[in-house]
Amino acid sequence: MNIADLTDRVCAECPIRHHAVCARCDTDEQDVLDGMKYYRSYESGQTVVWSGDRMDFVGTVVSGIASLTQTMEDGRTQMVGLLLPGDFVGRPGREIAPYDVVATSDLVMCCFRKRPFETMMMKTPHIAQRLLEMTLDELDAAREWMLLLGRKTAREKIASLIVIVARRDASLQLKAGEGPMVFDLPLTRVAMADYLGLTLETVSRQISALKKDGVIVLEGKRHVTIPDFQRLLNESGDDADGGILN
Amino acid sequence: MNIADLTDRVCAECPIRHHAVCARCDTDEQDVLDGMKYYRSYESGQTVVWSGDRMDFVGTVVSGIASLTQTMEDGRTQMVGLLLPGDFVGRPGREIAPYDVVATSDLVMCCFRKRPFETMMMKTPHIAQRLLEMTLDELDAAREWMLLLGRKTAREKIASLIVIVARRDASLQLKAGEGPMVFDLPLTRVAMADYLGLTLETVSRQISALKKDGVIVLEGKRHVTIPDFQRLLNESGDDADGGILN
DNA sequence: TGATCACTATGATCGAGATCAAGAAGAAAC
DNA sequence: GTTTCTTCTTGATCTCGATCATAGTGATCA
Repeated sequence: MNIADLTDRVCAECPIRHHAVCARCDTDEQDVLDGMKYYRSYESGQTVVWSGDRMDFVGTVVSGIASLTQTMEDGRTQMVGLLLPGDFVGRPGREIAPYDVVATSDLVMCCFRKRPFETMMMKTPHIAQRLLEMTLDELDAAREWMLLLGRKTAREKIASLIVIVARRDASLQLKAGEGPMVFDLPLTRVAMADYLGLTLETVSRQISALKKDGVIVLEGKRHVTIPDFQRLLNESGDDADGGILN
Repeated sequence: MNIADLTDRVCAECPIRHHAVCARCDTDEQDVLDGMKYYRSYESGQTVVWSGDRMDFVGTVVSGIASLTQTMEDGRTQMVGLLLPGDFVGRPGREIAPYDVVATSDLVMCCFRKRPFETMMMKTPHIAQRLLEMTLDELDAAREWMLLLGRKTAREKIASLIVIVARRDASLQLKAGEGPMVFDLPLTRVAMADYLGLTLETVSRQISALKKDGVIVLEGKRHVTIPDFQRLLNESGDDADGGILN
């Protein structure tokens, strides 16, 4: 799927239609949004928004991956969010962006100018409701990440990240069948380090260790096979039975 | 102010009326909530909600402090949220509590049964709007905490925590006047350690170090004086000019 | 066909914070 | 006043992950 395919699309054909902030909208509401939206594309590595800058639009990731990053004056950086297709960027009511938003892969976003979107949101409870739901989910994810950052070992951190990527990939693939899980890591070692609160050397070493111990199988630098998902889960330090909350 | 003072109160006299989830409600809406609400009191140390249990109510902290805590099987624990007066507990639409909620001091909460509150929320955009706003603020706080947990040194972590407590205390006191800031730490050393992703020994050592260096003045174990707030801010690793986002 | 560059792996060493171990300081109990 | 908790402090030592250093890999480009 290339960008041209995405950027002339109507909402009805949008791949993330049912996961995004517009998921609850009825057809009338959808039509209004359809007329307001516009697409923006970014290349891998490009900065979408700079921390501290005015942000005059909000938007949804349509394809690709973006990351939210905080940086200290001396250069220490911490990724504080990973934005996948369907995720929302921007905060209604806020003028200034609090984090850098960076395209971690080639990225397409469906955008709205901020003011019109805010007005629309006031008149459309479906949007506000869905945004609340999504924000609560993000808050849960952030809190799970706090446990990881505060208390997990380097090995557990890596295992946890691989679990998350594997789960996400499995949820996109229709075949929920058995057999080993196979996917690509969407992040460089540096990005993983920034996400996990580690250095890239430690990330590299722990990935090598998990590989040596047979927890994961690596082809090249990115392509991963999980022969035994339960084994990986145990390494992640999370509850063995990944109890689903709801 | 004792509990009896609080638990027979009408909303109009509520101390957190303008900061809580009901802040945007007009008088009619407020009257409905007034009829639905009931108070619960907890002693310091009591668990309000156990992770994994059903949660059949939602509520707002009226007075005291509560904490959200995650625990791993082997006992490692990480605090993932600090709930101050005005903060909301519980997630509309969710049955099972994802974290332990523990009263860190004596605590009074203003509660609603979950179902009626959810129904009310659907009919009252003011509540949903305010809840969205509060959730977005919490998400920002969580992300700032991720930077702390992932990248800050022990000394910076302690300084950051003291900054937060000092700011909160200053915002409650009317006198915005100059002079040294004086307040009590609302957390034990263990609770600080759980919040900061440290051990209690490291917390104790770093507090002693900040004291020795004159960054803080300690009377007893809890009572703190900040002779030079800017100095403390520098120690926290945050931007020297605490630029306000909005 | 190298040359260059971005990314990754791995070895050697260091150091911040964890862990283990006493003991001190209050506060409550008797 | 002594005992008994709980909470906190401080010292000694150890360890995991950071830091410093070097080299390998593979893609792109001239």
